[in-house]
Amino acid sequence: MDLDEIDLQILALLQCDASISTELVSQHVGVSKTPCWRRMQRLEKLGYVKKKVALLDADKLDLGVSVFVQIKTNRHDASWAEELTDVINDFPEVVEFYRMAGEYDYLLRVLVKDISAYDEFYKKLIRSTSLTDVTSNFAMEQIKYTTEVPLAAPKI
Amino acid sequence: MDLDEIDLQILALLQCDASISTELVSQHVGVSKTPCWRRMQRLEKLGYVKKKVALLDADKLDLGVSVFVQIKTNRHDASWAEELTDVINDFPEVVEFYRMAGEYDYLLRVLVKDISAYDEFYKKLIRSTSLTDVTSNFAMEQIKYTTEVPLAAPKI
DNA sequence: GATTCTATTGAAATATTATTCCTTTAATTG
DNA sequence: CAATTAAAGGAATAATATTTCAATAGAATC
Repeated sequence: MDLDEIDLQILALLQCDASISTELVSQHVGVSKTPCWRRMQRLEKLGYVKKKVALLDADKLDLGVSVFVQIKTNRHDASWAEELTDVINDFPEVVEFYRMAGEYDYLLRVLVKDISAYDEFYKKLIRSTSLTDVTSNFAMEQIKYTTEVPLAAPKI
Repeated sequence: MDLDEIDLQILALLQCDASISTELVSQHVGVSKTPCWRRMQRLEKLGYVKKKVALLDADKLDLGVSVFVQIKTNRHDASWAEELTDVINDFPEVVEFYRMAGEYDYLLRVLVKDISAYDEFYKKLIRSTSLTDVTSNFAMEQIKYTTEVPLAAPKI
């Protein structure tokens, strides 16, 4: 990891607010504009910053329901896994997708308007591929959601 | 929802790439710079755009392991819920936190370096508050992760 | 149906911020 | 200690965001 303390500080600032100006970043981290800007460029180039995005208010856009879907399968070959990945990537409702250790094989987070929209999704999903066991868990409330990764922050 | 088609297009662009210039956005959606800029301002002001952030590469930063933690409790009063929220909000490792319907009461996604880092977190957590039942599910691989909400996209 | 009023648009002007260029400083090695 | 290299900072330039204002379109009233 070829990052020094200043780089980490820059990353911490940017993952909190990507619209901050180079000048302000430079003041926070204690180097002048040009070297600060070069560091920011480098962090993007090396892929530490993957992208800059706007986070939308899902509730306001009537997408208030997260459903966690646990999936079991009896197909454990690579080609099936690839097929499933392709299927899932075609669903914009699926915002997270993990291969799990333990009890079940995959976990999805599906973001929908309401229960009936989830049912629509569910029917599309089981039509798209063959799954052994699908369990749906509904979230009533999103209490915390952050895209900030926990950088080893020496909070004094 | 006081948004027209153009607003939705703007939101779709920004949640994909927040560093796009106003000029490019205006060309995509077919209005000129100034009204496009005013729409963007309005979307922030009304809270449709909550914030703009940089998404970091968690793997490169050695934070490759997501753990989903299911929590059950026998305390179902409001004050305990509030206490739990406060406790959780103090853990930067917890990147998502939901109150669930059904089997278990809460679900966390915890982002850590490795299993031993998770164990550290786990010990801190159970020391911080009293929980009836805690089940940890490890993700082996993050196959999909997006912050983009599924805007009713008529993908033709 | 003409006319006024209002709200929205877009082109141009201005201000801010990003980016480049070049000199200076600091650090490292022979 | 001089020579070389790498990184830093200041000043100039380019790009972009923001404001201003004149022009247009739409709605409402007479």
